[in-house]
Amino acid sequence: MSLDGLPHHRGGAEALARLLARALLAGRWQPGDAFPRELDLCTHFAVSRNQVRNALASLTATGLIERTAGRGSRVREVSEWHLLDPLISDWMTGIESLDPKLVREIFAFRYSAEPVLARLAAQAAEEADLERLEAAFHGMTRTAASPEARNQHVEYDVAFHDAIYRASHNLVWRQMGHLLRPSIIALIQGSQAQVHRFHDGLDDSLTRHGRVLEAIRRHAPDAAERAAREVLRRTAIDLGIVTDTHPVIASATEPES
Amino acid sequence: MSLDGLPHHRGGAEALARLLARALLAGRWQPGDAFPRELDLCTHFAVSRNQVRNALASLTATGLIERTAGRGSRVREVSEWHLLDPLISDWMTGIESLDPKLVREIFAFRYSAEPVLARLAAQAAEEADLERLEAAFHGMTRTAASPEARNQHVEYDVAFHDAIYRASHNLVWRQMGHLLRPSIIALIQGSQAQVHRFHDGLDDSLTRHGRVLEAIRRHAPDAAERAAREVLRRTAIDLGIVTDTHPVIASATEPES
DNA sequence: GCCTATTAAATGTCTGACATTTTGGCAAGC
DNA sequence: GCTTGCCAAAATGTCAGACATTTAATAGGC
Repeated sequence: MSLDGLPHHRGGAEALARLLARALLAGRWQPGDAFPRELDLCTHFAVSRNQVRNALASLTATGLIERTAGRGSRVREVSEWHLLDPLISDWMTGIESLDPKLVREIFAFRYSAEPVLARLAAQAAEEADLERLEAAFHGMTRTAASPEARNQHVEYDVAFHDAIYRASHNLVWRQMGHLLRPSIIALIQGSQAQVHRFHDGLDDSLTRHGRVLEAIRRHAPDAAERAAREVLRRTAIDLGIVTDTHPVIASATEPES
Repeated sequence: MSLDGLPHHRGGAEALARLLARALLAGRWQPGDAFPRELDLCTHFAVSRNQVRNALASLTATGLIERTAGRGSRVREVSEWHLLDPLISDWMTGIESLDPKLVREIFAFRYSAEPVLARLAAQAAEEADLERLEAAFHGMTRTAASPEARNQHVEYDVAFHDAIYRASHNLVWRQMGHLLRPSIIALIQGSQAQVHRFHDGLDDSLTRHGRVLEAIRRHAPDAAERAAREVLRRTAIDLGIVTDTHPVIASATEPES
């Protein structure tokens, strides 16, 4: 596989790794293909072998490629990629068209996890957490009216969810929030792409977010859990995953013995 | 901070990284402390600067340390560690003295997440999942009697939890299960280190696991959620995080308005 | 035809020198 | 006395070249 078409780059090994990684994520090479040799990369990008080796080390660390002495470098199967690795999350930022199947998977995770997370936040939130939440919510209400401030609105929305992850005061949950951040951005952008949200849906979304904030401020775990589930239900509607009348996500009904 | 007490090592940069990482995870240095310089590491371990640099590159990639030209290397805050990185998961395997603070954090996550996970598993489990669960549970009961089969018992216990993660049939949860696997091993080993477990605690643990399996087989989400919480309560007791009479983990009681 | 020794190619490793960044000290000047 | 500027020391970052090791292919001998 040649290197034709790849742009030149500025900066050190990190920039080179990012460039190559995005080419891989975009499908420039297929799994199993041979990856260019070190020396070819050196000449093509006009960098030292050290830079190339550092960049390739990042690619192997994230499971994108596999290197063996004497044989060369090969692209690994997609299932082997460490999709939750912070490096990959970073490289993914700015990629718009996510796989719909992936969207459903990630949303299903959030739908099961974030209500519990909101419960934790209601139990553990401190003053600084409440301030972050309120700042984000205030920003959301401010930018809700004007459709031209859509990007800002998304940012505040993401900040709101991130603040909940942080308010849990648990290391692992915070990591999850960090790792899922790009996916959450994609989900929110996808949900806002629906036109009908800008007529009546946005107000509804705002009130549901507000109820979460209020429950966390009151330190009411049960209420926070319910409110968070309502927020995600709204998102599901906007994403087209469920309709108001026909929920696809399994409900709480249960066939006890 | 000196290097006294650290064992020598065999093998390449990976082994050195593992050694240093385990020392970090065990709390040998505090966040903010200065990490030994490259040349000191070279002389102490009698390896080339290349090996040291490769090892330190892994430590920075996982967020354990932070390096700046001219200033040296410093230990980062625990909240900055990429606890879900496969490398860290790998380094955690077989570690005996995990930082107690870290144990609490990971356990707190599992205590909040796995009940919901069990609920998902009860909804989505298929035949293959049930077979995995039953095989693991059967192995646990078989190896429970003889204390010399402790390692096998741990393996079956881990397999049981892993099977639950898989049964959720969600991509993100499965990745979580894979990443948390070493931590779960460490937690289980830690819980079994308590002597009293081998008198009456082990039977109790077995019955609680059995209730989870039964609920999942009946596709009863609520029961599965309750049963999973009971399993973790047992683990908490064995870990010494809570006592039977004085739970430290926040309960479900709630001061609604 | 099969096994083996050789060779070529690619990644891995070592070494020494040099570059860059940070920090602290020291001294001149206001 | 305080600031400013410069220089030197220390630590990490980078480079270039040679060499080692692994892998795969290939030619040769039986």
